[in-house]
Amino acid sequence: MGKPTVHDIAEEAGVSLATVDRVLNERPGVRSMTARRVHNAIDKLGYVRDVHAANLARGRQYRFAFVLPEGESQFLKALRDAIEEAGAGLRLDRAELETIEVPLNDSVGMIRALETLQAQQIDGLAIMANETPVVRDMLAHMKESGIAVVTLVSDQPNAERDHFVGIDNVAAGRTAGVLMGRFVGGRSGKIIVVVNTTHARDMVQRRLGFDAVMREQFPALDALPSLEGHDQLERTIQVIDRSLASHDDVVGIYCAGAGTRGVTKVIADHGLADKLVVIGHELTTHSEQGLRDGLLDVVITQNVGHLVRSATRVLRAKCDGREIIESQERIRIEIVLRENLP
Amino acid sequence: MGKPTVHDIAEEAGVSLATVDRVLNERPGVRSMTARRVHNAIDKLGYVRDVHAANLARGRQYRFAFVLPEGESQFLKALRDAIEEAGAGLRLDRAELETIEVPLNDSVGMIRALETLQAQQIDGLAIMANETPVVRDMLAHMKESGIAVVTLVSDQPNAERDHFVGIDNVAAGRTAGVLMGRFVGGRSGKIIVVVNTTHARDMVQRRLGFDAVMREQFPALDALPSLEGHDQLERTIQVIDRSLASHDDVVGIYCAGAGTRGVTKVIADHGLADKLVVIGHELTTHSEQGLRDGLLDVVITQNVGHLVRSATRVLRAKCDGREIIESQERIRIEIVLRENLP
DNA sequence: CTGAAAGCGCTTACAG
DNA sequence: CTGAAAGCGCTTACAG
Repeated sequence: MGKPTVHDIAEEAGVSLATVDRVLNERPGVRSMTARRVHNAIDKLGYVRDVHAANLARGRQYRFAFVLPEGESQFLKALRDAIEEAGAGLRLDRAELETIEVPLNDSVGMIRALETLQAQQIDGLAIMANETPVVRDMLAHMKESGIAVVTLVSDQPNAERDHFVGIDNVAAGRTAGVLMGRFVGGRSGKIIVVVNTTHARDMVQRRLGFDAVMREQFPALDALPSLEGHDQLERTIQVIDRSLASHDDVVGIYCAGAGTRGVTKVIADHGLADKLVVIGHELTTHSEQGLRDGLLDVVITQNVGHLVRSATRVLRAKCDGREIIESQERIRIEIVLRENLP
Repeated sequence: MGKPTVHDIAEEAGVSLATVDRVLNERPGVRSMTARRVHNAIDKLGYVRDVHAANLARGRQYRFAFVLPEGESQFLKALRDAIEEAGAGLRLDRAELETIEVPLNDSVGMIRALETLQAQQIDGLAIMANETPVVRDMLAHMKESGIAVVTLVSDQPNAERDHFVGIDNVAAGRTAGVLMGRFVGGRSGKIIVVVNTTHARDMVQRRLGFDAVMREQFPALDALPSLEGHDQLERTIQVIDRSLASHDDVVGIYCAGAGTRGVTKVIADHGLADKLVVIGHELTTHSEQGLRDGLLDVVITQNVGHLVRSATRVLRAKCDGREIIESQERIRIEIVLRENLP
């Protein structure tokens, strides 16, 4: 006999298909004695349900929304593209992905966006946003109304999300730190640290990890206070230029968030490629070119395709009440040099 | 209207379901005029077939075999585990994975194994083996009999495989080279290079890439001729010990293949962890521990889970006559430090 | 609380 | 060369 089906269960338990189905999907209206018989049959035959057939039968269509910050950063662009690409591939898998962009720190916009999604009765939400009470409360609401929720890229540990899809940013900062220390190669001096804003949770964590490694392993290096670029090219360039001017012993630059374009511009303009070790985050067409041109030495990154696929896998599992395979959903901290560019 | 189905196509083309199906699956017995009408309908309605429904209907069961070299290396073990794990997950996806182990360089065993698989009419084969005329010819035979074939980990560029699933080993060697040069930090000296055998294609390529980088970027470093460990712990330790004894300016060890256990043993026994830069390949429980203990500085790796899933995805696509998404099937060269261990 | 029947989107003998 | 009908494994109204 092949794999057992609902028919086999029904026969074994001496009930009808409908009853088997009710038990399988935990729908009410089954006497506990009957349910017990069905469960026994399931255990005895080792039944596992064919999800595809189930979805086919119920005409199930999963609707997942991705809420992202508005912005022209290359990473966000790549993420949006990945969502679109995954969406195209998933249409046949009965999942429909939608992307909504909300301006950074626009609470009203965020509330409106999430309320709309809730009204639309989406099945799952993947959200990348700064941690605020508004977001926290809204997520609790969404969860209550039965929507699966995962946080993306930047976690909200205090919100009732089902799962976080992204890297451990403290570890990412540590990784950057070790590579910085090693690549600097025994010299002593200062490290310029650039972030877009010191308020974002992931930035804070990366800085934390970076500093810890500097302290523990490379006391000869001195990581300067974070410079804020605020996602603006000119501003980023300006703050770095100023910092370079006031320190004559800078040996490296760590760009912990968006702002890589500003950094590479400075490096190129001042011909510093061979003098400084430069480490950035997120592999994009731009940072990839930076690696090729030698303007960047290392890029620490997380694969946007994996992020999106993991998010949809997790959301789908939550919708189906299935367990996720933790090991498969762990997003890797990837290290990219010119030599191992994909 | 939702997505068009075979019913819509049948109606639009004015034919029966059976005819639509014949056209869809390119089965014979349809007048070209009729086929043309069906194709027009497909184009007009933008039909794309529901693979899951199709598989359900035909009770399709994909049978894929993985042929691997026999051996107790941690990497092979991890790979076997990954196959088993993927197999369990895929049972519901109507794919069945089987692993066959053939002793290295046992041509007769290889022929027998492949002939058996061919007789069993498997749907697809993923093979990891050294490049030999025997293998090349057998793969041609298998392909001819309609079996999809991918090479795994170590390519056979001259065989008629459908696809290679694995990393670019020249690039992997280059990556190791750059990290070695950078981590050594300006010192000059010799690098010990360990391989299991100089005959395997992937070893040759890694060595090639490593040497190229040494030559181009780190002229102060001198990579010694490859030591062969032949997958034997004692032997590996012996050759490294001997090499260390005869060179007093060794600054690093590059283990390009199996043999990491021997290398870490030597490092630990002689207390060389802080003196030498040690780079190995393939993340396993052992090399992971080596990283944690500081006995290894870097591990270059390819994710075995990705390898197996990519192989099955590609085989399935080939069986269905579908195109693969190249970008999704590219296996990354991963760099692992203690800090970004998964 | 339980079951018989129809249907999801596709394929497969079988008949003509 | 073409079509009507049954079936893959599951779910869903509808009846009882």
